[in-house]
Amino acid sequence: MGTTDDLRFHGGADAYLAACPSRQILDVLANKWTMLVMGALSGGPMRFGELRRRLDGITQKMLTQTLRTLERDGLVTRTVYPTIPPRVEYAATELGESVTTLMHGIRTWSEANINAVLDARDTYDVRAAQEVRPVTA
Amino acid sequence: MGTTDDLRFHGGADAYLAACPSRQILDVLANKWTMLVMGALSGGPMRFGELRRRLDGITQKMLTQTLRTLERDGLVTRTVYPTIPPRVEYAATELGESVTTLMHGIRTWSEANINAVLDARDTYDVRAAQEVRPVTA
DNA sequence: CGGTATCCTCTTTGATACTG
DNA sequence: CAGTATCAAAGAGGATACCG
Repeated sequence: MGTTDDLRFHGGADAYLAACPSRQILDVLANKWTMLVMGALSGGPMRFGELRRRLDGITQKMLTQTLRTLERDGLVTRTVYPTIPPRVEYAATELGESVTTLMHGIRTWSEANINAVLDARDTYDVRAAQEVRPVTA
Repeated sequence: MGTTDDLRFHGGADAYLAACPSRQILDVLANKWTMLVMGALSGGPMRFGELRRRLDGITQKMLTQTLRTLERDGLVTRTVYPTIPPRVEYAATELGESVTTLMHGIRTWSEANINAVLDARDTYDVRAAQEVRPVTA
């Protein structure tokens, strides 16, 4: 029992190690479009076109690419209704639902603390400008 | 009261809009190195070299760049002790601490569910391979 | 409608060398 | 130790055209 060529982990995953597979899924989650797609799907299934309109600024290519990755990783399901024109619905899987909560937290934080961040940026930028040419008089 | 050229928000931030500044912070947070840096700093201040060793695979350039961004956005403080050789410590600000919790959740999820994701990938890849050449016999 | 395929650009990142 | 600067390589992403 216990072949050594089993790439699965049994309690030792560490995303801080470059070679650990958990780093791969972290890369998928730590992505702007992943955050927004999963957040959008938290409210229930959505069609391709609905998602594209909801995610302002996303291109068709990026949306398709993001959805394919999420489907492959088992976070969303893709259901095709062979009507004319075609109807394709995306939905979070059970595994994906547990992610949407985390994504929602990040997005909510961003929206809630944007002003504090913008203020910090102003302060930082003003300081940086002063250091280049300190007031000498 | 209330000049119209105030770029700050007062309750209407929406990261789904490309032009909304909250999208910018989302971009900063939705980043592999940001996740790991903030996670590392959740345990207290760390020196530059410590962070570099902790974040396996990061280059000096990327670590510096990530830390500068986080400092500018008010999530991290940078303290220089003018000794020889120099000693520089990074620590999460109060604002940053509220982020580390979220980052920790994402990283923990990645480590806990990596096996489920790897299984999903296997299934997906096998299906994709079969579709190209279905078993006809 | 919901894609795929191609080309092309622009940003991100890595590698390397040098500095207070 | 903790950076900065520079150049080259890589890859992400956008625009466009076409398909079932």
